[in-house]
Amino acid sequence: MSLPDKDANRPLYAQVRERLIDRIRSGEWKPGQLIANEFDIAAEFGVSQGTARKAISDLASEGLVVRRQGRGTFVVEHTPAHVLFRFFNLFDAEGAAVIPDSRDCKASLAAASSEERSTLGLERYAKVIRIARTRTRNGRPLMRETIALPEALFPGLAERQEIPNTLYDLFQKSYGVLVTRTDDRLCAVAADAQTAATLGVAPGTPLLKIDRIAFGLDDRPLEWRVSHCYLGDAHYLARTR
Amino acid sequence: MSLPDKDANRPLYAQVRERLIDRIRSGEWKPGQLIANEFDIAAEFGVSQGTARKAISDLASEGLVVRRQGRGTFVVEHTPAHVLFRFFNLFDAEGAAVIPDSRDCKASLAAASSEERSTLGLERYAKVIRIARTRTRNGRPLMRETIALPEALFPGLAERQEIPNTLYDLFQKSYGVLVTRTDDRLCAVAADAQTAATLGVAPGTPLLKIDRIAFGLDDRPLEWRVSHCYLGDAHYLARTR
DNA sequence: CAGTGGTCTAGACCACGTG
DNA sequence: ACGTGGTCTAGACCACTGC
Repeated sequence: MSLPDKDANRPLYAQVRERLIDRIRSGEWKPGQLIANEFDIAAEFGVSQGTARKAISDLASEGLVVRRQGRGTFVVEHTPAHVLFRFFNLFDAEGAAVIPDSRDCKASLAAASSEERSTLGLERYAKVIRIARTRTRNGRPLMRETIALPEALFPGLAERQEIPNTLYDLFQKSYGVLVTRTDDRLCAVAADAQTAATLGVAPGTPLLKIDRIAFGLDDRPLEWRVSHCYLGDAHYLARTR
Repeated sequence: MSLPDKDANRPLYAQVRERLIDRIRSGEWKPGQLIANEFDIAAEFGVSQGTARKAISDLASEGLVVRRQGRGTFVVEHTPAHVLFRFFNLFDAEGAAVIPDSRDCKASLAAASSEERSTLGLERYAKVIRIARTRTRNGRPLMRETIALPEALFPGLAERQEIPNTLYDLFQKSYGVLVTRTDDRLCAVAADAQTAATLGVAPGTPLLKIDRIAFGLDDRPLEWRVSHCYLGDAHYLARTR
């Protein structure tokens, strides 16, 4: 196999990179799996090992694969621990990660609202799966979360008996959907009556609202998640660079 | 000139990279300045152009230099616009950057509190410059900000008549200090009486508190900044790649 | 036009993990 | 011992910029 001539003006390493992404997206290379080595990829596409190396290195810096010297290159896997490390940004006063549990999790299927359609980039009449849950820390309510997912991407998810704590792990293992990046919009809001009751605080208590959109391999929205958090001594950490 | 033999076991490109950082830190290469090209750097350190290239590319991906094809490689410059783009994370409902002004800016010199010492990594009896200011958007108060800076890094700053709006620009232009990354800790708090009065809101109004530590080239803290924001329809955007 | 960074090659050897 | 990724070299040509 070799590269098509059509993209002749684009760098070879970029073309190789996209072909490798296709393999991950199609499931030919599954999460956690060892992929072909640099020399085999180079030979297959008819480029030098250095060019194949750059393609793979770019994927590694994008977080799609993990390179391990002496062992090989592996498709990134969303183990619960990995998700927590990568996309979970809550830490306590000592700087330790806050790891929440889930409670009272409910899922349902519904026609997407106009807001859901525009946020998730859906067509009219598209359906969404809505999940609402309370997340706890040491048994105390930490946040109230509502999640909207395109039904087309996650068929049958609403009917599952058990919704796991680490959703991104489920997305990948059961639906082959990889979360590659997230945009979190943060602001402070006053707790409304219902949220206050759920979290066990007085109405009007300041809460951190996290409005997240998660994106997949093709950079299209996969999930819209709104969390209202009563953090106590914890905080959300945003690192720039 | 060539590399010392002592670091013989560390990669050449890493050694070259650090020597280049030294030049930026020492002021030999100033912000905005064109640095030597790949071939000259390679010749100077006795490595191949590819190795010099990797050292420079690493600096570029760290954001310390900017490469411009056909022109050369330049040390990053903290123009007001650049700082706003890079370290300012507030956006309005339409996704446009919120650009605040400063008002009622006051600076003073004081002995560092124990909290300031531990946050900024200072010795006992070290002095800090404290800055307090109100930041506005379209003439309305947006946030109240208090800033602590090690006096050793910014001598005489407290005595300046004018404190500019974009501090990181001043740090670099007047003190040769480059901010390379920031850690923001975010939480929601209720406005106390004084902050509420300053921001023109009712006491108890939920505010977004941003507790930031800014780091320099050597990864040591340069600034501790705490902002209390009444954002209105705006939000803080945190992107996770 | 000359000079820069960007891409690409075809080799070489090293460091690491596993059998 | 073997295969992997990691480093390094010495060349080549292309694309862009400014004079």
